[in-house]
Amino acid sequence: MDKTEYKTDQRELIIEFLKNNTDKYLSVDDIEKHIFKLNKKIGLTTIYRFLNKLEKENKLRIEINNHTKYYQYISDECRNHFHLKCEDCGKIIHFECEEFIKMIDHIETEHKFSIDSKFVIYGLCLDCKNRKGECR
Amino acid sequence: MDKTEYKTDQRELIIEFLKNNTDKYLSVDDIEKHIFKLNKKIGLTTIYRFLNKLEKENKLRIEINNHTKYYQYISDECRNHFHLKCEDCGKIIHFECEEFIKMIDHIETEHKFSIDSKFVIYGLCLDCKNRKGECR
DNA sequence: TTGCGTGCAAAGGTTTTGCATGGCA
DNA sequence: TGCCATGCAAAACCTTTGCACGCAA
Repeated sequence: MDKTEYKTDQRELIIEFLKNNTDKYLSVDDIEKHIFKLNKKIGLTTIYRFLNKLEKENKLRIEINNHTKYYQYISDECRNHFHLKCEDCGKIIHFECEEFIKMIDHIETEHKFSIDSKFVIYGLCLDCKNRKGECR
Repeated sequence: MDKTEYKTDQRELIIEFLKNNTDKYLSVDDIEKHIFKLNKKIGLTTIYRFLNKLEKENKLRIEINNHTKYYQYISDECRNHFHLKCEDCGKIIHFECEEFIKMIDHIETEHKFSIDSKFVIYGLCLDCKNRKGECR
């Protein structure tokens, strides 16, 4: 049986900020600073603990850069499509695609592996690919 | 113009260990301990610096867990096929697949995005999926 | 001889833990 | 009232940096 959960101002502030930024990856620092701008203050510990809780509940995508973790809330709509992320500019492309679903099914039936569509796929967007091409 | 590179015992030891374990993710600690078992010793700094160098050269896959980085050498053969990793047991499945290549081409031409096939795709292998199913 | 590589010690920065207090239900 | 949540300070942790020395070419 799950523990009962309390609704607190701190958690509401954090969740609201996360939900308004489902296209970005946010650090704990970003969250703290944003809340500070609202003339409020939340202890870092609280932010860390709440994010860890959301992570366990599978509600966050996480990326790590230079030892710092960045969090992205997985919105409900995003559970029904896929995501590409440009390694260069960081842009995230949301897309629906029959081919992709077919491929996932194929891998499931033929290769006996269930792809977790929560995960982002990395590569280069057109702009960045062109830009990189020029430098060579 | 690239810097000239020196060949040193330390680097040879590290590279050898990495190349013998292209199916695992190794931490700096793993590397240090392994070398210690060979009755040799390499400073942690050296290991970190060399791994960072390899990372910049795009020769490693990296994963982070509980604040520690895990490294996997990308062997030459692995550049020609794809990788699935089970989120649960950690097993890596190497596979070649026409469907997958078709999908990559489709995403490149239709969605204007070049997937970086270096990246591993996450999900659940058959065993772990079955095991999880039982628990529900 | 040149300048890249190594390794120690110290610093750096993020995340976690302990513990007392606060506050939701 | 019971128990989850908060927040401060301190600890823990891995990784990086500074600097002098070692060593490959």
